[in-house]
Amino acid sequence: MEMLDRDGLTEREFLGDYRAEDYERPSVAADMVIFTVTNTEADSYRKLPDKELRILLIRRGGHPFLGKWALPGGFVRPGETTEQAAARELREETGVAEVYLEQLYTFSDIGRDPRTWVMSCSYMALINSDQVQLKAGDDASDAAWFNVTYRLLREQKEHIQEGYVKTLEYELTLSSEAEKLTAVVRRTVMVTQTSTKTDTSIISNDGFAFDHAKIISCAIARLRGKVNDSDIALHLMPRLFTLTELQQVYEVILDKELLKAAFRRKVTDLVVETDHYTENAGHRPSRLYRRNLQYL
Amino acid sequence: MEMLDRDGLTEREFLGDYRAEDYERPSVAADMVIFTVTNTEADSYRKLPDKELRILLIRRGGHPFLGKWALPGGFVRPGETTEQAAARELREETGVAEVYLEQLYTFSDIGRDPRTWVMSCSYMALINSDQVQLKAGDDASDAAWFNVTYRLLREQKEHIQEGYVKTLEYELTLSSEAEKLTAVVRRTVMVTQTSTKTDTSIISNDGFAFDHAKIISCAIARLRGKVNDSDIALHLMPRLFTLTELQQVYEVILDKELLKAAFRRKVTDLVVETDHYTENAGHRPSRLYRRNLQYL
DNA sequence: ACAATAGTGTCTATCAGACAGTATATA
DNA sequence: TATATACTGTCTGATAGACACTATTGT
Repeated sequence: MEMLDRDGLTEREFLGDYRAEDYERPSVAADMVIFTVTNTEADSYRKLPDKELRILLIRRGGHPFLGKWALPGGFVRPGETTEQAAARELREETGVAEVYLEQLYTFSDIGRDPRTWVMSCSYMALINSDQVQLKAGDDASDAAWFNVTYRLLREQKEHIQEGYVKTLEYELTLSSEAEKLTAVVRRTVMVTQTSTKTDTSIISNDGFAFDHAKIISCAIARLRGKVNDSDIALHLMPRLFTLTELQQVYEVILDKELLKAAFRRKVTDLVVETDHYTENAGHRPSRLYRRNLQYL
Repeated sequence: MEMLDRDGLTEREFLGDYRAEDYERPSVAADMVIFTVTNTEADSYRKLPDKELRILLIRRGGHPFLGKWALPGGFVRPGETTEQAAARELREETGVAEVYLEQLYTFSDIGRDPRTWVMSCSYMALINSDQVQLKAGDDASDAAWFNVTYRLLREQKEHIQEGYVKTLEYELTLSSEAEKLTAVVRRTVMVTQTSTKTDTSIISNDGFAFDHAKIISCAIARLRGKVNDSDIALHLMPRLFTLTELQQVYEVILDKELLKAAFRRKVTDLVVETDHYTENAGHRPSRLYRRNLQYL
């Protein structure tokens, strides 16, 4: 009992006749915001090193945006999912396979790629410094880790008919040893009685390729949003870590200082204590913890 | 000072030479999970009506999945964003323009559409019963509102080398006056020391076209997740509503009973009281509230 | 001894869960 | 007056913020 459509075709017949080329199609790229945390140099033998949140960028070697910095990524190929494409790019760029990978958002603004119609399905990856093999930045100068800063610059609220428009402007700064990129991203939230519309646009852009400043700001927002109610930050930690290190990672993600006692209470369920301690630190040793896999 | 690439081309020359047709491209569809809340019939003149969470589905009039029920949606056209495509579909199907619209996830599993390579960029829309003009379901029987149930059926945890695999199976049931669709969606979370991978797959599917059962379950999960820490549910309310009605909407979304006193404390900042009251209810009148736009 | 960090105890304010109690229009 | 809902008060336990206090190593 085959079902027939309006033209009297079975599904098999219909699929045989189907011509995919009749419709214009976009290219779809998978772009990745790869986060990691690294230590800075310690000032003295006693002081602990600070943590920095870093993102991997690749310098464009061809048009468009020649010389600008772009997220690792590439076109999704036939026969693979966007996630597989993202994982493939990640492996190619960093040599890392086992990581936390999360789809962020699909960007499809017209003209975001001057070549042709390209959408970007963006992903966020969290890797710990143990895993990174410095594959980026050693063989060529076309890839580099950038230190991230993301701060609210301006906040504005305008009242309109039956609602209001709120405008938030964030400054995104990425700095490597050699370069410093800056962009300002404006998030506009229009609230009316029945709808809430959010629009994100790049106000200024110094050094980023495509709309990648927007994608990065989306990733940071997601990371900040999830840090407090998941164990996501633990993917940025090495196998063994101190609670102070974990707190530093939270602080560098949230760009905010946290109280030690409260922080320790909060994360007790996310970690498991080990019998190992730090050594030769110039002060009291610290117990080492590992991620509690039983969480949730 | 034009920059030249490896082939000595300026950006203008490069773009002129760029041949988009060299690469195979996917089609991209924008599919929408449109939620609304409706009243059921009241048992007696005294009793308040119950609330039901509903989703709009469209019966497939052609191959593939002829006769099955699909989410409203369609291919993204050149010159429009996925969001514009979603908004266009929403307008076409329901006549509604001003609504809450949120991108959910981009599904790209191979073979999810038997015709050709198609990704689905999915959106969630929340509209209130005031806005719905019954445009769906009146002119033809090809669109209908389905009552939603989404319940955890089975939960399993398996311990593996350096981690565990957690399996959650949810039963999704959509019922209209005429039909009842059921699917079981399995969410597998694999947790290891360095990674957390989540996979969602359809275990059984009775009546849904494509992978739309998966998209719907993603939408419900998102809705449930956001209800408690945003004013998102207020987009499902008419202009004026009672706090009991709002509570019913929370309850039907979360599939859980809530305590009245605690609920009222929780939502006080999300609403503004008016001087209007319900009338002829067969019992004490209730104060009517409206959404507090100043929230956040 | 001292610098620097490790780690704990506890007070307080806030908030959700729980439940009982009072209030009020309409058939 | 009975019914069903509207709405409030308050006890409790859990939790976050705040801050002070003790503990311990390496030089």
